Amino acid sequence: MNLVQTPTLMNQISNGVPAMAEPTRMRRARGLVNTVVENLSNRIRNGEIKPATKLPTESEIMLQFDVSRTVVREAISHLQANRLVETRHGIGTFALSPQENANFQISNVDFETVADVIALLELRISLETEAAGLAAQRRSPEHLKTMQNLLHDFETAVQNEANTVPSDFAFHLEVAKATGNRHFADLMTYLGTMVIPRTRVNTDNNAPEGRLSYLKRVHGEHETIYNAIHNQDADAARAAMRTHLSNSKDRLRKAQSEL
Amino acid sequence: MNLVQTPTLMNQISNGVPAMAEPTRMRRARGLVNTVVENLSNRIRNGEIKPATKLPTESEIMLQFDVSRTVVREAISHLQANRLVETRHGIGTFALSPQENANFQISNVDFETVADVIALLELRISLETEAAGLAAQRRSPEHLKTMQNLLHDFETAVQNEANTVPSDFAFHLEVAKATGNRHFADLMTYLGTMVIPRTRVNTDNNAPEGRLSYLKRVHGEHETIYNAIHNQDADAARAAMRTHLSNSKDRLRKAQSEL
DNA sequence: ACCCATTTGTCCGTATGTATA
DNA sequence: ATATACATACGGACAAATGGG
Repeated sequence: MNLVQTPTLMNQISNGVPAMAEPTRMRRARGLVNTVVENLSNRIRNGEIKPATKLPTESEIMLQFDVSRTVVREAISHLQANRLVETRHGIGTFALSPQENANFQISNVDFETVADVIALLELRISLETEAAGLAAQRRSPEHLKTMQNLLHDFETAVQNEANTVPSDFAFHLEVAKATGNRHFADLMTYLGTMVIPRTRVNTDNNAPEGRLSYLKRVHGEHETIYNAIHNQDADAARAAMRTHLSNSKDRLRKAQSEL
Repeated sequence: MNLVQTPTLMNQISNGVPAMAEPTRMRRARGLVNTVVENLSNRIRNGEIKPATKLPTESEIMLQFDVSRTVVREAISHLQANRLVETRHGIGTFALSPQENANFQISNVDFETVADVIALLELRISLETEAAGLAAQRRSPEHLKTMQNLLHDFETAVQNEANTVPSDFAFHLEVAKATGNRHFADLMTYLGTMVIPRTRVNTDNNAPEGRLSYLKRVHGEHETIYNAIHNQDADAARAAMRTHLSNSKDRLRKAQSEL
C-alpha cells in the first residue's frame, strides 16, 4: 500500500528547490498557492488579463509557475472566492470585471464607539431626509395605510412596555419604500440589519426624561412625518425627518460628552 | 508506478456506494462536495451551528461523510466564499453570523433604462446634498486645496476636449471625504465604480446647448458648491449641490420623454 | 522556555468522469 | 468520434500555527 511513497518523496525534493531558490521575493507570498493567486490577481486588476477573457489553462499555469495541478486549482478556488474569476466547465476560467465584485459595506469596527454610531446616523439623516421628501410626492394610499398601522403598532408596544424597535424601524423602512426608488429601501434594509442587533448604545434608557415620555415624543415625531407625507408636503416631510433624526444625534452627542 | 491504481479503484467503488444509496435525497446535490456544503450550510443557517462556534475538524468531517480531505477542504473553501465561515490556522473553522454577509449592492440590471439612472441619481442627491452641508462645517484647508486643484483639472480637460469624468467625479468624492465621515466617501466610491464605466446615457452630447457651454455651466455649478463649502455655509452648500444634481436629473427626464 | 499534540495549510501525484469543440 | 480541458475524487507527506502541559 505504501509503495506510493516513492514518487511523493521525489516530489517533495523537487518541490523544495524553487521555494528556496527565491528568498529575495516579497516575503508576503509564503506559499505557492499564494504566489499564484497574487500574480493572477494583479494581472486581472491591472488589466493585463481583461474582463471576460480566458485565463491560461490549468496546465499552462502549472508550467508557468512550475507547480502541481492541486496548487493551480486551489489558487483558482481562491480567485473564485474573491469573485475575480468564473470557471465554465470544459471551457476555461474567465476574468470578471471588478465592478461585479464591488459593494458597499459597513464593518463591525464601525460600531465600536459612540462616534461610530453618530457617523452612521449622519448617513441615515442623509438618506431618510430625502426619502421623506420623495415619499411625500409619490406615496400611494397603500403606503399611507401601512404607515398608519405601524404607528399604531408602535403605540401598542409603548403601552405594553414591549420592544418598540421593530415597528419603529418598519415605519422608517416604509417611508423609504414609498419613494418608489428601490435603492432607498435597499440601503435602509441593509442599515437596519447592521444596526438593529446592536442596541447597546442609544437605548431608551439613555433618555433623561424617562422611557415613557421619550417614546411618546418619538411617536409624536413620527406622526409629524406621517402628516407631511400624507399632505404631500415634501419640504415639511424633509424637515420633520431631519428634526426626528437630529434629536437622536443630539442625544448621542450628549451621552458621549458625559463619558 | 501504476501500482497506485489499486487503492484508487477501491475508493472509487466505496465512493459510489453512499452516493447511490440515497436516491431519495434532494437531487440537486450531485457531487460529494455539494453534499458537504449543503449539509454544513443548512446547519449554520438554521442555527444548529451557532455563530462564532467551531465546526468539526476536517478529519471529523472526513469520517462523518466518508470523503477524502480534498473534498472537505473544497467544501470549506465554498463556505468561505459564501462568507458563512472563517478559518483560523491551527485552530479550526468557525461559523460567522449572517450579518457579516450582508451588504448593499446595485446590480447590473439597475442600469438598463433611463429611469434606472434617474433612480441612482436620486440616491446621489440624497447622499451628496447632505455631504455638501457637512463638508461646509468640517472641511480642512487641505480639502479646499484639493477641491481647487480638481476644479482646475476639470477646466483644463474642458479646454483640451479631454475626458472630464475623472476630475468631475474626483471633485464630488472630495466633497464626500471632507465630511470626515467615512461612510459618505465609501458610498460615493462605490457608486462611482458602478456608474463611471457606463457613460452611454447622460453623456455630454445629451446637452442641447452643446458640449462646451454645458461643461462650462457644470464648472460654474461646481464653483458655487466650492464657494459655499469654503464659506462654511452649510445651507448654501446643500442648495448648490441639490441644484447641480437636479439639473442632471431634469436633463435625463427630458431625454427620457423624447424617446 | 520548551515540547507536543492538534489542526489547518501547502504541496505533490494519480485515476476517472464530463463537457465542449 | 476524438482530443482537449476542466471536474471530481482519491491518496500521502510535511510545514506552520496554536494552545496546553
